[in-house]
This record gives sequence, structure tokens and C-alpha cells, in this order.
Amino acid sequence: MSNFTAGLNPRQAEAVTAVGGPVLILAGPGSGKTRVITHRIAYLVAERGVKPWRIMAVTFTNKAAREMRERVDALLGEAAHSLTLGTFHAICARILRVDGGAIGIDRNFSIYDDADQLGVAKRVFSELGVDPKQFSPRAVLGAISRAKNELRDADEYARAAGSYFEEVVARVYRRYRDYLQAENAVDFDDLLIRTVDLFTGSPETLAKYQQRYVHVLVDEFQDTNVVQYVLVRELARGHNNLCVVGDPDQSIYRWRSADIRNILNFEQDFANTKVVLLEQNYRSTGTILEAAQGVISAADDRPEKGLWTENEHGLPVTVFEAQDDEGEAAYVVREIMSGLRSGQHPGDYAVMYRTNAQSRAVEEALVRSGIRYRLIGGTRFYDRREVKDLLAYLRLINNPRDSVSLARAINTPPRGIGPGTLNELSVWANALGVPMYHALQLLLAHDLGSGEAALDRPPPFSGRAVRPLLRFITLLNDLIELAQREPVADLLKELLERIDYRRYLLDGGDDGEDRWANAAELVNLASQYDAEALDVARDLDADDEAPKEEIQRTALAAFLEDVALVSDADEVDQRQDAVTLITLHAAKGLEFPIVFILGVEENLLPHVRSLEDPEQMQEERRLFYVGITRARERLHLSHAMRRAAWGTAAFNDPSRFLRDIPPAVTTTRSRAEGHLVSRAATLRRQLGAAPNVAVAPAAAAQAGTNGQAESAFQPGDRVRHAKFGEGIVVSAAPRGEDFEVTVAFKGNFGVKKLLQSFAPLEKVFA
DNA sequence: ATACACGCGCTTTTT
DNA sequence: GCGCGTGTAT
Repeated sequence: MSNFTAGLNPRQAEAVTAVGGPVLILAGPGSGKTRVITHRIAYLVAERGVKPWRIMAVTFTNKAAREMRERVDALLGEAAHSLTLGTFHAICARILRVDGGAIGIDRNFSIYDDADQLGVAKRVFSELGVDPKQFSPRAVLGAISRAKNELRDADEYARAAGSYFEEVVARVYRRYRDYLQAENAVDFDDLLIRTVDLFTGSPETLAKYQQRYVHVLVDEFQDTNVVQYVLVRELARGHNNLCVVGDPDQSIYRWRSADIRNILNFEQDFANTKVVLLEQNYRSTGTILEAAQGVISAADDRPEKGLWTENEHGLPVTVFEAQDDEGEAAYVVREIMSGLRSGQHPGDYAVMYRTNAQSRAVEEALVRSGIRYRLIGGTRFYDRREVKDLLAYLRLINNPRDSVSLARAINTPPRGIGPGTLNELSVWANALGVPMYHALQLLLAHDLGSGEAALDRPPPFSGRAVRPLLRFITLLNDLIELAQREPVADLLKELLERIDYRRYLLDGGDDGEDRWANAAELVNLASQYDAEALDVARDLDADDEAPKEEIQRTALAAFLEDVALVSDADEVDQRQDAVTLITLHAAKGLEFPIVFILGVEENLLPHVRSLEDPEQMQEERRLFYVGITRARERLHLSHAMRRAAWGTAAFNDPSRFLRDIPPAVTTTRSRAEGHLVSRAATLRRQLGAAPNVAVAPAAAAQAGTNGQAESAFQPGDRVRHAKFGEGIVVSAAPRGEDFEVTVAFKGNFGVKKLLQSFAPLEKVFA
């Protein structure tokens, strides 16, 4: 018996000790998956004598990687340090830093995020004369990304292009690829694809990694895409010890090119696979599991797989019907308040939803009630303008060919280099066939601003704003020089000084102070990346025989890489005692004692965009399943009759998925809003936010009846408006001398237009 | 060159 | 309500 199987159930123990050949662990939610992986690693190292640096463990988020690292540390101590553990993207980035040279990627490459990609795409659009209104750059980038994730390169795509759209995509794809290559940059997809390219183009490199990694483990295998599958397959070819863990029922990233077949066909793809099923759930009450089972077993095309628990039955799942999204939010807050009074903590609660936009109503209600909360998603720290400004400088220092960063930094703060000058510079650099940074160096070296070109000289620069350009390149050169010897934080401080960034922010508006605080926070974050800290890491590894090249990251590159690869899910800190607001997607892998799932409605969950495609519909179902199975003790589901959604009031029916939950495990609640007057007041206050809600003057309200104002309209009545068609009465109440009726119309009507062309409402008795 | 006002289309999910 | 591109005034 092993030290690392103590306390595990027989199936878990089997999963830990099944060594030699491919292993597929099908792990239901709450079945102790992370425990199994970490124990397996510990078992391999401590009892099978595998060197930690010969093990690669891949996760989907940095947070999962961190957690795993902590738990392996707890089992093995510092021996675990040389384990290769990270996300696909982080591991690939590391491989490319070390070996990317073989396919023309310098080790200081930039990682372009969505916004950077969009910048390049727009540049390409304008150069190719593609109208961004005809084809949205985002859609084109989406097509490129999908192609990449199917391992189709630009040339292959061009050959196969069948429609005009695809032809446009092909042209953009090519030039986009060339730009990234010239700028020594990769996008998120490239991190994986270029690694595949590297393995294909340099068999020796592949062989090196194949020999090195005796064991490869992959978590959340159901969410891998084709590229990730190929990577894993190739890496594991060396020793054939591939262990994948996942759950087809929790596959929710199809839209990001994840292919559920990777896990479904694993047994066929890898001969002699050992399959272990983990079906005992340690997380949720029996009731919650029954609800989950009801939802997931209604899915078709699903290998029958059970889930059972010895946990107690627990309280029923509640289903709440709210009047509108505000009522839903108010309900959540009421429930949390009463829970807090009876001893729960804010950190026990999570509020989950399908779309980020849904968080707003809950957030407002929580703010009013003074309950601590934490919003996952939305605007990330690293997406803030001031942070991006500074990162642009750092990226430029790290990789001067990074033209996206150059374009941002060159006129931040404004130094008289507008779009015109930038364009002239770009044209000039193109004519010379050099990166813009290089062109600036030439400008500085030859002072080519005026005078005619000598024979051996480049053509003169035609732009007029030469002085500011020279000032900028001088600044940049100084900073690059500084970066050789100063820690990142000091470099940043010097940068802030040199560009007088504080002044710039403070002059920029009322939020200047906040922005400056963010800049300071960035310096703070950077200070964790000084050379000393990296040296410590180096020493820790020094006593092992682990290859040293792993650690050859400069502090600046390390900082930039980590910054580029953090995700929203990484922010979830469950130690913080606050209510968590999170999308269903981001909630994967987490658990909470009490979970609310909002908007369990048609058009939202399942989402409108998935109604036509049965495959997508299945995915929506699985998403709901993932949400349900996050709950340990209590699960609250809710849906609203009416929901404000950008300009259109939506009237959604309860989700079809609710019908799949056994009625025996639910209790249904609803709350008729008792105080119509205050409701009307609230709605009136919100007119700006919900422009399709019109407040009918008393005269109009009364027009529908014979002076019996009070009984004229009731909430829920259907009404007709001469101009705007049918609507629904949201509230109706006496208001002083008047009678106020609030009506919501379908469609996108500005409130001003509505009120201007007011016509009497007529009650519809159909 | 820059600052600001206006209109338009929009976001489902994210490494 | 939002960010973005466009147009206008300084």
C-alpha cells in the first residue's frame, strides 16, 4: 500500500497508482479530481522514483496550476519545485523562449492580446483596402483563430477559401501572420501553434522534450482543442505515459475550438488505455446532485455515467420567479442578508450567470446593502488604460520590434506625434524594409530630417515632426539601456519620471488619482520580479539535475509573460470573505457552500445564439450542469419575467432545463411586488437606463377606462399603443392626483420618441 | 495635433 | 449604456 493512497477510495487509489501506458480518468464533479492528480504526482516522485523535472502537468488556468503546485509542495516539499506545471499557454511560451529560435522566434517575443490583435487587424484592413464595416475585424480574427486551432495555416486557408468572406480572411490572415513574424510577436493561438510548428520543423527539439518528459498529465482534458491534443500526443510519444483527467459532461469551451471528441475518443486513439471512473461525489448534497443528474441525463449522445454520494440529502433546490432583473437581484440580496444573520459568511456565497452584463443589477443591489463582494471578469487590472500604457513601454523595451506597443507608447503622453506622423514613419520604415524602431534609429544616427540623401544613405524622411521622434527614440534607447542593469520596478519608476506620467494622469480627468494608484500598483507588482527573486528560484533548482535553460528568463520577460497570460479565473481568491460574482464559464473548477444561478431563462440559458444549433444547445446544458455542481449545500435558481437588456426589454420564459430537474427536489417561490408606487418610482428613475419603458401620463392611463383609474391597468396586462404596438404593463399605481402606468414595449424605442408621439393606451383583452 | 461631441453597432462564454 | 470611429472646433 502506498503512502499516497491512504484516505482515498478504491477508484481514486487506482487512478493514482495506474502507471505505465495511457490512463483516462473520467472524473465527475466533486469526485476528488485535483486530489487524485496531486497524489499521483507525489506517488510518481516518491514511490516510483521519477524525477520531478521529468513530469509535466498541464492545467487550464494559472490558478489551478498554483493550487496544484501548493498541494504537491505540501506532499513532497521542495523536491516538487522542478516539476513542469502550468497552463498550455505558459508551458508553450516557455518552450518557445528556449527553442523558438529554430523557427525564427527570438526569445524576447511579445505576446499580443485581443486588443493588440485587433490593432494589427485594423492596420491590415486599411492596407488591403478592406472596409471594416463590410467585414468586422473581430469576425475575421475569429475565423483566423478557428483556422489556426484546426492547424490550417494561411496558405492552406487561401487554397480552400470558398466564399468571398473566406477570401478576405485569407488575405488578412497572410498579412497578419507576416506582421507578427516581422514584429517578433505571437498571439494566444500562436503560443500553441508555433510550438507545434517548432516540433514539426525541428525534430531534435521535439525529441529532446519527448525524452525529457517521462510522464505527462493533463487536467480538464474535455476542453482541449485539436492543437492541444496534438501537442500532448507528440510530447507523450516518448514514454507513452499520458494521463488525462476530465469529464465530457463539463465540456463548455466548444466555442473556443475545444473538441469534446478528444476525450470521447481517447480510448480508441491510445491503445491499451486504462480507464478509471470517479463517480463518488464528495461535494454536494443528494438533492443538488439529483438536480444535476436530471439536467445532464437529458442530454443526448452521452456515455452513461453515474454520480452518487454518501452526503446527506440536504435542503431542496429553490426556484425563484422574479418580476424583473432588479427583483431577482433584490431576492439574492435578501437571501444573503438573512443567511448572514444566521451565521453564514459572505465568502460562502457565489452568484453565477450566463453573461457578464447580468452582474450589474446584482452589483448595484449588493453595493446598496453594504455586502462585500468580488466581481470576477469585467475590466481586468491589466486592461486598464494606464496599465496598458506602461506595459506598452515595457514591452517595447523588451522587444523594440513590437509595433503595437510602439504605436501606443510613441504618443503617450501626447508629444506631438499624431496619426499622421506615425503613418509617415510607418511608410518610411516599410520603404526601407525595416521595423519602425530601426527606422527611428536611422533617423537618429543620420539625422535624416532634412537635406538630400547621399548615395549610401536611406531616402530622407518626409515627415515634419522629426524633433519629437528624435526625443522619443532617445528616451527609448535610454530605457533599453537602463533595463540591462535595473530591476523592473526601478525601470518603471524611472519611466514614470521621464514621461511625467503622474502629471499626465492627474491632468487627464477626475479619475486621475485612481489611475495613478493603478500605476503605483503596477510598480508594486513588478517589484516581485527583481533579479534577486529570480536568483532564488535558480538556486532552488541548482541542486537538481534539471536542465538549466528553463530558468533563462530575464525579470522583465518573466513579468511581461505572466502579465500576458493571467486570466479572470486566476483572480478568484476564495480566502477573501466576499460574495463571488462570476460567469458560469469562469466558475468551472470552483465550489461554494451556497450558489445562486441567475437568469435560468430561455434566450439566456440556453443563450439565444445557441437555439438553432443542437451541438451548442448541448453545451448550454452542460454549462448549467457545471453551475449546479458548484454548490455544496444550497442551490438557488432564479428567472425573471422581464429583463432589461441593451435597449430591449426581454420577456423570457423559464428555461427548458428547469423541466429536467425532478420536481421532488425543488421548491418554487415567487414574490408579487406589493408596493407598486415605489416600483413605479424606481422605474421612472431608471428611464435613462431602460429607454423602452414609457411612463404613461394619467390622462392616457384613464383613457382606457371610464374614469375608474385604479382598476384601469394591472401589472401584467397587455396593452396596445397606437404607434408602438403591443406592450406589457410593468406597474400601475395612483400617484397624487394622477395614475401612473409603466409600460414596456418590445423593440428598440427611444424614450423621447415614445413620449413625443404619445397616444392613449388601450387594454388588450385577448 | 488635440480635444471633444456625436452616432453607431454591440458582447456569450476566455486561455 | 459602452467604446469606437468620425467629424468639428480650437
